[in-house]
Amino acid sequence: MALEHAILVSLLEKPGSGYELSRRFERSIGYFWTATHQQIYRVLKRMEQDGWIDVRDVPQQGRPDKKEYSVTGPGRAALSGWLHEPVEPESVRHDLAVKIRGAVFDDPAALIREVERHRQAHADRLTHYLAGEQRDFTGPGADAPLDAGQELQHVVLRGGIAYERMTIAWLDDVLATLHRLRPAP
Amino acid sequence: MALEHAILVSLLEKPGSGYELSRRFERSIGYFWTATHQQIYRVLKRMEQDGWIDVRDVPQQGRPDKKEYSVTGPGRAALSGWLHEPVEPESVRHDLAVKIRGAVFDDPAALIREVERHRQAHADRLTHYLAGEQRDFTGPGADAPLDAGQELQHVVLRGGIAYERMTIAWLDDVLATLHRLRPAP
DNA sequence: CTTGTCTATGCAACGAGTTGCATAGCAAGA
DNA sequence: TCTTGCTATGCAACTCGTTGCATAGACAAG
Repeated sequence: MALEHAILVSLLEKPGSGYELSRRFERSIGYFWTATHQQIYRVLKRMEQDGWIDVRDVPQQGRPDKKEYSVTGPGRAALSGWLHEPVEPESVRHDLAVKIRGAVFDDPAALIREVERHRQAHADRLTHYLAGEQRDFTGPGADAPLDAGQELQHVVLRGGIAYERMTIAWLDDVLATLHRLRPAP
Repeated sequence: MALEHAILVSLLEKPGSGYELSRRFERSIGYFWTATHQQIYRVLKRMEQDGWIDVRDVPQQGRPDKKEYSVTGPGRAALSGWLHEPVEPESVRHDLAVKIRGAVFDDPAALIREVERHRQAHADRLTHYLAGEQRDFTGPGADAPLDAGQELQHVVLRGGIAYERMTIAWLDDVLATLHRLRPAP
C-alpha cells in the first residue's frame, strides 16, 4: 500500500488540505497514482492517528475553512523506510488489451471507435504533459539550473511523455490491424 | 470489474481449470491483467452460479482430478455486452515514480540499485516477449497466414514489447539523472 | 431569492484484491 | 519411509478501492 507514501511525498513538496490533495491527484501525481477524495480523507485520518502528519485549521476568506496537513518527523522517517525497501514491479490492468483479445469472439470492427476514443484521450494527455514540460522545465525562463527536486520531477514527467507517445503509436498499430481484419466491402 | 471478462476471453481461447487459468495469468494474460488463484477460484464460482460457464469433472492420470470450465451462451453474450460498452482508460499505480519524486527528501543515490533492479526485470520480460513472438508469429513455420485471433494476440504482444522497450529507455534516463545528481566524490 | 457551481469534509455500504492457512493426490529421490 | 515439490482446490480475515449519498459555506447568475 503506497497511497500513504504518495501523500507524504505530495505533502513534503507542499503542505495542503485533503481537498487540495485530491486536486493534485487529478493532475500531476494522478498521472502515476490515482486516488479519490474519499480514499484520501480516510488515509489522512489514519496517518494523523499514526503521528505521520500534523493538522492545522486554516480559516479562509470567500471559501470554507480547511485543514492543512504537514508531515512530521515520524512521517518523514516512514517515507524514508519505504524508500529503502524494494517495491515489486507494477501490476497492470489493461481493459483495452483484454477487449482486443476478446474481439475475435465478437466483432473486431466494432472496437475501432473505442480504440479511437482511447487514442484521443492519450493524445490529449500528451499535449497536457508537453505544455507542463514547456512551462516548468524547457520553456523560456528555465535558464536557471534546476534543483534536485525539479530534476526528479522532470524525469518522471519525461516518463509520462514517453509512455503516451508509445501508447499512441501502439494504438495506431491496433487500428491498422483492426482495419486489415475488416473484410473488404 | 473486468476479471470476469478476462476469464471469459481466456476460456473461449481454450477451456481449462482454475489452476490452469492461474498459470495463464502468470504468463500471457498476466502481462496485462494480474490475478491470484484465490481471486480466480472465487470468481469462477460466481460465474458458474450466474450461468456464464459450465463445469466438467476431468479425471487425470498421475495428478489430481480437475474441474474444466467452458463458456456458455449467456457467458458469451455477457462478454459481447461488455465489448460494446466503453471502458475508461486504465488507472495507473507506479510505485517507482512515487519513489523517484520522493527521493529528494531522502537520498537520491540510494535509489540507483532499486532502479537497476527494475530495469533488469523489464529487460527479462522483454526477452521473454520477443521469444514468444519469434515462436508464435515471426519465426520459421510462421509462413501460413494468421487468423484474426492470432493477429489480435500478436498486436497485444507488440504492445507489451513496445511498453518494455519504452520503460527500459526511461529507466536508463532515470539512472543517468540519478548519477548526475550524485555529488562528485 | 433560488438555483447552480465550486470549495471543503465526511459516512456507509459494498465489491475487489491480498495474505495466510488448509487440504489432498501423486511422483521422485534421499 | 519421509521429505520435497508440483498439481489442484478452497476458506477466512483483512485491507484497499469504489460508489452513492450527505452536509455546508461562499459566490455568481438569473
